[in-house]
Amino acid sequence: MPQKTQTSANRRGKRTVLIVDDHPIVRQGLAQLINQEHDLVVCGQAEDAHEAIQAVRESQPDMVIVDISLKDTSGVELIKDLQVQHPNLPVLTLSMHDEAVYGERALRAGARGYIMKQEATEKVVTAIRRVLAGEIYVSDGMAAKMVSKLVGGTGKKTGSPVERLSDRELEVFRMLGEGYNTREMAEKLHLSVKTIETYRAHIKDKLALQDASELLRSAIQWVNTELQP
Amino acid sequence: MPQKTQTSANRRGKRTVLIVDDHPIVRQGLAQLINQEHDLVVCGQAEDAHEAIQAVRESQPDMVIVDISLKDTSGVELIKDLQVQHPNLPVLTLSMHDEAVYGERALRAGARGYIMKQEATEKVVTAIRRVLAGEIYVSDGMAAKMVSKLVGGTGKKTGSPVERLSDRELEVFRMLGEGYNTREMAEKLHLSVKTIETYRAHIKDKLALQDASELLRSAIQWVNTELQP
DNA sequence: GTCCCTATAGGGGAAACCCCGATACTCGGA
DNA sequence: TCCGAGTATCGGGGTTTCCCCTATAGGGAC
Repeated sequence: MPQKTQTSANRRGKRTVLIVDDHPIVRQGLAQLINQEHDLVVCGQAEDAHEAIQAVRESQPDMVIVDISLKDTSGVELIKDLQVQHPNLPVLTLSMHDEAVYGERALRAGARGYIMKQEATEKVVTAIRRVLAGEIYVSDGMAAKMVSKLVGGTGKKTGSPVERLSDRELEVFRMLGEGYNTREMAEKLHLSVKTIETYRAHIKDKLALQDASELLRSAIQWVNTELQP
Repeated sequence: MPQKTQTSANRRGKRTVLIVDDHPIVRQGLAQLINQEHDLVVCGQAEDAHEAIQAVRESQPDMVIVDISLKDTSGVELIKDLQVQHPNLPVLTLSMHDEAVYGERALRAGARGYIMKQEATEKVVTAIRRVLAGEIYVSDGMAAKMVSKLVGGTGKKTGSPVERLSDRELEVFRMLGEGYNTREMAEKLHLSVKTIETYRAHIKDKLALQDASELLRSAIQWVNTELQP
């Protein structure tokens, strides 16, 4: 059951925030952090996606803070749902996971910001204000990464950057995700190991990936999402 | 740097608690929860193992609350260290991970309790009191599981072969799945690259994996299933 | 014709991987 | 009590992979 932690009498002129997190302790810490700001107030809490949808309807918050890993639906799904039902409601994603894994997904789903629980509390408040002001908040590192990804895409947005791979490159990418290593791919495709290495390098460039393990993770993830879209 | 959140003037007759967690928000929530109890007070906070050791020495707490997943060393290693240096200092493990994976390891390392962040705040307070009273606190489900394990003995192979990994090995396995490479893990754990390589070899043996890429895939998959069970 | 993309491949150094072995410490059984 | 098994920690040295640079040849684009 969504709880009201503040009566409307307290909200005079304050911006209202709804907290969605399945850890009571985190909710408590966040609530205290927000309520001690003079112009912010927590108008409700929820611990899963269902409660969250309900709480948004009831308390009409100015923004929502959503944890990525919830119990029932994932936070990403919740963000998508909220986006459909309340397109103008800004969402800040709060997560303990590395932004590299979920950051882009969260933003793609419609979130207006992503911040990790490891961050200092002041940064969390900053993120909240930025999102309330209609801006986007991400860490500097993540912003740089997304920019370079866009630049690499030559401005044209063709959906997933995977589509920019050539046929051979895509083939190598898929086999990577299916678990083949370089030598196995070379044999299977009757090519030199060196050629496969070149393809890997091109894929890394086009997808703006750092090193081999990031490439492999990306490939595995892509293969998995391709199987069940 | 460990912070003192209460002066000793406030501690009159109160039991003191040290909080070790790398998430500022969680520390804040936990501290508030504890400080609003009439007979408990937070005497310090730390965000990694090194700070924790130092803070224990300085603030001499009556008990410590340790998060399992810290930045440098894992919480399990910290618990072992604390156990050696302060055998009578009770430790409560607080974790977002399922108790099935880390609960037994934490207790084996010397913790006197294990509670998940998903639990209601009242349960957290209960756990703190139980541990302070010299008792052991685990969830009912975990208690039942451990009893049946004792009674059932070696009857059946319980769960995945991942449970056969040692603490260090599991740590490396998890970090592998989270995308760290060998060098990064060595730095993060303050170990030699060679040691990490040995752990990888042991993991490969225990899980009967062929080569490095199979190991990496397996680790990625395990981490993903841990996140969304 | 020149430029860019793609497919193919090599050289060479750095890093990772992998099979050995080694030391030290703990803990449970013979 | 000693011994072996398991764990934690590291090194040597050979093999493989990674990664940056370069290169050739064909096909479109302008």
